Amino acid sequence: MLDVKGLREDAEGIAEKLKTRGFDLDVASFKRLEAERKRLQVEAEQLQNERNVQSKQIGILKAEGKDVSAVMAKVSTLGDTLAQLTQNLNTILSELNNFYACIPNLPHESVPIGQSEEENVEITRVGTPRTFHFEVKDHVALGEALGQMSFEKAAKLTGARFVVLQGDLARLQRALGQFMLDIHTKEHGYRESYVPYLVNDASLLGTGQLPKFKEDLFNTTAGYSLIPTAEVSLTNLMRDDIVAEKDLPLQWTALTPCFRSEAGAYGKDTRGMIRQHQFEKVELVWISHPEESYACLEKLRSHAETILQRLELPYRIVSLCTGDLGFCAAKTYDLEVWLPAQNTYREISSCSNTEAFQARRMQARFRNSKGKPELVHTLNGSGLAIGRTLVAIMENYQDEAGRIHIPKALQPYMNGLEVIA
RNA sequence: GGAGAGAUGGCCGAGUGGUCGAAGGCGCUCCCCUGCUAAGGGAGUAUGGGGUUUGUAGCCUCAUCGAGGGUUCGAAUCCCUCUCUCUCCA
Repeated sequence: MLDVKGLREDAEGIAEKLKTRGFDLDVASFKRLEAERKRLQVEAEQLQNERNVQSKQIGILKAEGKDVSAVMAKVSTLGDTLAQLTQNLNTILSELNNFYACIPNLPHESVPIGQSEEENVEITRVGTPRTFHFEVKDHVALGEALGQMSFEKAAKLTGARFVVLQGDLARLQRALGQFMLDIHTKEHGYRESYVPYLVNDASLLGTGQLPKFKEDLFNTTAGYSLIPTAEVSLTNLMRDDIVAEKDLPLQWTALTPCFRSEAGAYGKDTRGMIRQHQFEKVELVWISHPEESYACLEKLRSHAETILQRLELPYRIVSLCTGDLGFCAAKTYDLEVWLPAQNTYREISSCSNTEAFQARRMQARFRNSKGKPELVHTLNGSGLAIGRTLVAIMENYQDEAGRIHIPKALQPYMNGLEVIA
């Protein structure tokens, strides 16, 4: 959520900035709602004040044993007017709240202006894609030939966009999770966390999945939703909390499955493990001091990069342009790994600073040097998406015989195994 | 699944219809005294919103005692629903 006061002061200016990310702020209806809100709220509060004062008076008179019928008669008429007013006010307030909840974050000034993915800016490339002297196979062909990956079996169990891994590939997926968690907890200072995979609506509202992106979630009959990312569980740990300034920044990581309905992705990446309804991910979350958050974003990004470097996977870093930013993000770096079979770089991590956008929704704060609560900044990034890392390893480390060589750094996690065959 | 108890400010804990946003204690901050790894005295110490304002200052004001409804001139206190915690039974 944006700062409401800022919006009231300069709706036009904010609308202009939002336009760069393709969002049309309805300034006219906002101003209309806001004027109405102000009128009703002032009036309602005046009446409440009147009622409070008179009621207190009744208490005092009664204590003195005096007659109160005159005052009571006077106050009792207030009730109806007040009820009508507050009802109108509540209608306006919930309209306004919904309005606020649907406005995306403002892009940071360093974010390149652009309309779509096409205009994202490549920052750097790391590593050189290997040249193959044979025709490369994609991970589906490789995995099925090994008899360790089956989309057919998964379709039987559930449906499309699921996978079954068995044998060494299943182990590889598990190894990747351990490998990533070990690096982040031992070398990067993250606190390992185990969190619920089902969350309530308040949490989803906090991190911005609701109210706008309900259709991307899997809901349950219990009223909870499956997390689309551990960002939801981890970041909401801070909801309605106030921490000491000296405790910032907080760094949390968790390995969880993620569940996404991929509602808007019909026909996209239908083959293979790139876009699944269920996948594993190691998530990295920072709770930072507002003044530090952009420095933290650089660290967060470098932590995700470390994984790719240790696995010796070629990748590039992209700064998302305004038009491609996620709803909550003020700035986002995507890490894209090289996939030889697709002959392109594909997203494997997305690192974002949401500034105070989520914190404001969640009332996540720290006590500043003046002793006043102040909103923290929240950041999140994948470190990394495990399914896609598995794909990247399979495709980049394949040999002519269709075997998968295990990256050096990962071999200890595979019980010394060097090749999957 | 059944029966019961509970949810109050950073923490503990009073408060069962009226000047209660809430006693007291602990903790914390500041000041005084003391001059020494201690003690004593005093003051302060919730959060969110709105109005006013050049102002994140001040002033005025509304809301909040698990959440949401209700009764009442007036609710932490009474009623209903829900959530969570604990105890006992199965």
